[in-house]
Amino acid sequence: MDEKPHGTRPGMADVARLAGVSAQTVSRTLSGHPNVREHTKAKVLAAVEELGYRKNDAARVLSSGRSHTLGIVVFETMFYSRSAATVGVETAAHRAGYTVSAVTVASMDSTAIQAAMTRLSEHNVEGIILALPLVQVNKGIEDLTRAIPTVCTDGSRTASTHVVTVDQHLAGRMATEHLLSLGHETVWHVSGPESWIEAGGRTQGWRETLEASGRFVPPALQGDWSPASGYQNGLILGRIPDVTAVFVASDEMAFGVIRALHELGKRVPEDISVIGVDDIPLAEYCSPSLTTVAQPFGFIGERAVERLIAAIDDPQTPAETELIEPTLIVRSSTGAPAAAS
Amino acid sequence: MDEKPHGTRPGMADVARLAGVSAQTVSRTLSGHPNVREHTKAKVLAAVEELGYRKNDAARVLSSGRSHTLGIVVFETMFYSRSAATVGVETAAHRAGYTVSAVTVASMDSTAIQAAMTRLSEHNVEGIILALPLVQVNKGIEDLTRAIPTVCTDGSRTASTHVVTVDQHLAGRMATEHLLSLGHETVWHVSGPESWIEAGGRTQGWRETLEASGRFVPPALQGDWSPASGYQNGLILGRIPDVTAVFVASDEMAFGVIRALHELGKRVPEDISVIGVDDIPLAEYCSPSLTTVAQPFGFIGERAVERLIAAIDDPQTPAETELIEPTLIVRSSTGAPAAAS
DNA sequence: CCGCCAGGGGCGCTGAGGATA
DNA sequence: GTATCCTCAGCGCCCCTGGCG
Repeated sequence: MDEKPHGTRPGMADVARLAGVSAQTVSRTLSGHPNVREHTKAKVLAAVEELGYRKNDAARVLSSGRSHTLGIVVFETMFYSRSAATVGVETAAHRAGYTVSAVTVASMDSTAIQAAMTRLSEHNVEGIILALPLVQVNKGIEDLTRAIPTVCTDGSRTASTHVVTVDQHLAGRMATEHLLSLGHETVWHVSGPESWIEAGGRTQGWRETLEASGRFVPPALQGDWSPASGYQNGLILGRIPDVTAVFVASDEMAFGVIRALHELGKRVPEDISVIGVDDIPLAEYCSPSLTTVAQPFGFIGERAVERLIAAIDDPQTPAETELIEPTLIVRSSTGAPAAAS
Repeated sequence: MDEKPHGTRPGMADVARLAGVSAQTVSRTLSGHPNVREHTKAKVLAAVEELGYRKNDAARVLSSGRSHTLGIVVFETMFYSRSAATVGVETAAHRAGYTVSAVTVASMDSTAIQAAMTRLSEHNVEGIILALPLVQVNKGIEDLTRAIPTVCTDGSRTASTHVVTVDQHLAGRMATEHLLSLGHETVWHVSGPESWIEAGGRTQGWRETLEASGRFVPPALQGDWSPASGYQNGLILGRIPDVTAVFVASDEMAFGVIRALHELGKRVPEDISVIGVDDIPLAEYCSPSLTTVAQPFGFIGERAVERLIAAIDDPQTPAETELIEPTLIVRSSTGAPAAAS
């Protein structure tokens, strides 16, 4: 009469009963503890198999106090960098025995970010990766970063967040120097949204490089990372006679720019050179193939996870900023300017 | 002396004590239950605020038996369709009050998929979305799909999985008919990996359309979704004099094909027309802009989640297959063939 | 009698100590 | 003493019952 109702998921007690051991022993064999005889282990495993037992994470987390889960907050966008970052984090975390739980945020104001972090903390994550810029930090976020180890993969930070990020300033410099070294008088720029610290870094690197070599610094145009916004800005740039080189803050916008230039009858790179940032998979295969500053997304994810786990293991770990160097990849969208008329 | 150790997260009991009510009352106000006086509610909320209390999901799940979490299994790839599908599911789930937990799988054999589903079930997900083809189904997967409502967004299925998928057969037909209607004698094809049911459907739609109108059916070339594989196949196609139209199973491969054709001195669409599938963000902005068969990823995610939740609410819901129609988007990579020599 | 709240029991698992060889 | 196993007491929360106005 004390039949389990149909469809109920078997628990550890059921396994224990079938194997003729205590629940504790089942727990130990399942978590690879020592001090369990081979024979016993076999019996337990057989019972698990027969019952189709699957462990209950909620119970495990509640009881042990550890979730072995990392949280990641990403900005809702379909663009390459988003998924690249997530994938990098996921594989690194998985390798370290952690699961990652992602929450997407639709806007970047502090309330939304705080809500996302709270959700993650309710899920008992042991650490959080912020894959977006922390534009404004409110008290709630401040508290959360104090309570839970946090690493940011954008330049921004609070007092207690660790940072692992690409040196965007350097990226801007590399792109600009590449163009200058090709013989261009100056370099124009299409930036990302100003709320992104990443975008700001690139713009700054570009401007300072230009200033350092005494060139004219053109006004920066601004896009929103989308190909469409690149296209719009390309329509403007293509109408300015002086323009011979453009540094675009992302590959996707760069293709938009190129497209607009084509429509205006400008050739790339013969008339105008264009360089992007990211090195998306298509960068090599669109026409012309795109010269770009590659960001090592996988490596960033890896380092971010490593740092986060270190901070989890020892909360005293001091919060530092780690800068990763990007790589220039020269393809065929950049070249020397046409001989002056 | 019975001080809480520093750094310990406050529990509901702490809140209750501070507010001078029982833990039960805290629970009720927090889950929006009726039968709590305004005044009491306010006291509780104040205490929550002061303590920085965040609810503990593990405990809630364990105790209530409900996790309000959906699981999704995706194939590890950086390509567009992957993230598009995930985003669609995430937003739809979120709107319905569910969280989604994703697990990435590196290979598509049944063992890997079973492992992924098991992990999800250990996380107590209430339903699972399989965003990959179920090539081979073993007993473990069979059991899991029986125990947990499952919907597949690829054509494949077990006896108890629901299916929401794009009509790939139709996609293949639409692409082929478009090319034929432009006046091409026949259409060549670069397919996806044969293990993907999606790829198979497109290929089949292409072949049958050709057969139906009595055209020559060229041998299908095969890629692996990557731009590089498209490029390789393009290098082959561009050397075959007869080729005037190519149906490529994904946009990313299509750009690879176009690139190769350019290198071989062929113009697109003047010499050869190329059509892709997916409608990635860049399709409109690369040169030439790509004619393609768009897949409504967002809508798929939405429908998949709806169906899944219906199945969770009523496990008796019969498993059906829902086919979603793709859309032809004509841009500038396809055109009429050059007048016969 | 109904609206509001407190208390006990238990979800499935693990950590600590004791018992048995 | 050492290897193996078991009993016991919670983890933080929600459901149920019942008492108080």
